[in-house]
Amino acid sequence: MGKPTVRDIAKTAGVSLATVDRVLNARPGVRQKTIDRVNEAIGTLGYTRDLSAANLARQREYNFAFVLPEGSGQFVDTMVAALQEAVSSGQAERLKIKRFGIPARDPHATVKILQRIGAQSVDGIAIMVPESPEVRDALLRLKQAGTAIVTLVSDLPSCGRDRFLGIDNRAAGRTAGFLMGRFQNNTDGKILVFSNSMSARDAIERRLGFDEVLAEQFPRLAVLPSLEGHDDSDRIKRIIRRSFEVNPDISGVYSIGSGNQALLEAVTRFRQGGNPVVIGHELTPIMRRGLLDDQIDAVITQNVGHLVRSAIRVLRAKCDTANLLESQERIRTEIVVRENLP
Amino acid sequence: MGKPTVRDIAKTAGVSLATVDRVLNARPGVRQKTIDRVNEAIGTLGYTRDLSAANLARQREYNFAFVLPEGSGQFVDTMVAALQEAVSSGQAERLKIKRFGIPARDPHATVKILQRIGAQSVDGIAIMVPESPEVRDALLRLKQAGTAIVTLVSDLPSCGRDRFLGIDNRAAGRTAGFLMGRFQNNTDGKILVFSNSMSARDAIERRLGFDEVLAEQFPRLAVLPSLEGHDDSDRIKRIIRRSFEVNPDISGVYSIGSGNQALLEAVTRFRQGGNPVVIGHELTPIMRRGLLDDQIDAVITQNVGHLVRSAIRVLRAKCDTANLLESQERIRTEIVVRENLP
DNA sequence: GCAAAAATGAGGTGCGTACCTCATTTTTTG
DNA sequence: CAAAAAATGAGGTACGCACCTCATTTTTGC
Repeated sequence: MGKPTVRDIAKTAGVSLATVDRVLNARPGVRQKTIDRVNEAIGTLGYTRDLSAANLARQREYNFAFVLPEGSGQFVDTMVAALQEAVSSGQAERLKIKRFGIPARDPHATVKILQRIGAQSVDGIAIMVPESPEVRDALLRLKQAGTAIVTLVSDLPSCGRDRFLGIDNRAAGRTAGFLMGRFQNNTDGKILVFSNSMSARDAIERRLGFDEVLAEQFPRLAVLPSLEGHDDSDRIKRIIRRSFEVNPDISGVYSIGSGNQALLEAVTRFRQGGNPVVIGHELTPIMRRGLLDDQIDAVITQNVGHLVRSAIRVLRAKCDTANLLESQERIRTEIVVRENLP
Repeated sequence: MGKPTVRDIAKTAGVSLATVDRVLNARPGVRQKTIDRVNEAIGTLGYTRDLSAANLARQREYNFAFVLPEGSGQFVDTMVAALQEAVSSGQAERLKIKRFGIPARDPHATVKILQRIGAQSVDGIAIMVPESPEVRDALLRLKQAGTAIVTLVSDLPSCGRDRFLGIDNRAAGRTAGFLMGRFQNNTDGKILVFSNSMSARDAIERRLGFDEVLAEQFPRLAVLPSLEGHDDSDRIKRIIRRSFEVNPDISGVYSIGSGNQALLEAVTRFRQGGNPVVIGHELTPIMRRGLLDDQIDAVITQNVGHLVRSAIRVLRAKCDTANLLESQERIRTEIVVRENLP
């Protein structure tokens, strides 16, 4: 005998198909006693709804929205590419995904877009956005209306999201710190920290982890105060140059945000024979080039393809109230060096 | 209008449903001219078969066999665990997976099991096995009979497999070598290489990559000839001890095969303050402990959960002659240190 | 105990596809 | 050109489930 079907449940529970259907789909008009009887039958038979048959019958369409910052560098671009790949490859059965770009650092515009999304019948939202109270409230409202929500890359606390998908940024910072220490054995030196992060939260957590590890395990390395780039190439080059002039004993550079061309160029000018050690985040094309050209020593990253697919799986599971394979949805903190470049 | 269905094809091609069906399922009795017409309609409409409806109608059951070595250490155990997790989590719709254990280093027994598998109606095989001509031939026969085949972890050349799933072992060796070099800056030293690998091919490729990188980038490190463990704890401890006595300037230990308790214990005895640097492969429980307890510095590994799920996806796609998302099936060479332990 | 209300049963339809049969049309062949 | 062979059409059933209607039974409240 194959998998039990609704018919088997009906027989075992001694009720009709209609009643089984009422129980399964939480329709009204069934006595508690009967509900229990049906559920018992489900339990003993080990029935599981055939999801593909159910979706077929239901003409199910999942409407998901991906809300991502706009024009904020290569990292988001790679996410968009991964999203398109996932959609176009036909992996996405019965799936309609719309992408919404939000201007960086504009909570108000974000809220507007979320309201527009709420007006349409969207089943799930994957969102990557800096935290702000307005956005949090807008998401809470959407959640209340029954929309599934996952936050990407950078978490939004207490917005009611079903799940956060991304790496543990403190662990990522610790990993960066660990490599920074190990790549320069037992030497004294100063570490230049450069931050150009979209979201304050990420940067803070990474910095925290980085400092922790250096303090614990590599006390001979001193971490300088963060330099802020503010997306201004000239400014970046200038402040990096000044920092190297003031601190000739810089032995490491840590880029907290995602890859940045100007930073890389500026630092490369001062780098000789692998010194200072350069470590950054997110394997964007720039960073990839940097690894290949020996301008960077290591990149701490997350697999954006995995991230996007995971978001889709999680949202879908939430809509179906199905359960998912937890271990598949954990986003790993990956270390990429020249030799294991994917 | 939603996705086009067979009905739409019939209408546009000006044929009946039956003919569309004949073309779609490659049944005989259709003129080439008609076939072309139908295919053209499929092309212009952008029709794609609804896989879940098709599987429902067909009462499709995928019968897959996983052939894994038996009693050969924790690495295989973690694979088995991942397999069970994937199966039991219900991810595996319409999927029947049988696991076959093969005695290590016994091609004859392996062939017998493959023949047994061939006798049953198995749609796909995922196999992890050392290479040997007998096994290769047995697989070729199965392939000829229409079975989908993927090789896991260690590839089997020219056995007709549809795909190899696992890391590039040369790249893995290079990565190990790179870290070995970077973790001991500019010091002279000897590297002890320990091999306990199930499959000769893996070990050779890793060793090759390891040596390459050390020769290219870290000429001050000298690599000693491989020591062979042969799964004998006492022997392992003895030869490790002797090696350290003969070479007091060992500054690194590279374990080519998957984790090994005896090796770790033997080496730990000679390790002080992170010296010698210890690097190994495969994140088994032993290696995890080793990282946490500061007995190991880095582990080069592959995600076995991903490996198993990927194998299932690939086999399924082959059976359906569906296409899959290539980037999802690439197994990455991961670096795990204490701080990014998953 | 009787009417109203609630619960349940019986049965149908459709989702998109696979697979089957049998009648009818078209093409091929001697 | 007729007979045989090949191609095509028409139509049905099934898969497992969702969703619907309407009749029938059971329970509840007074």
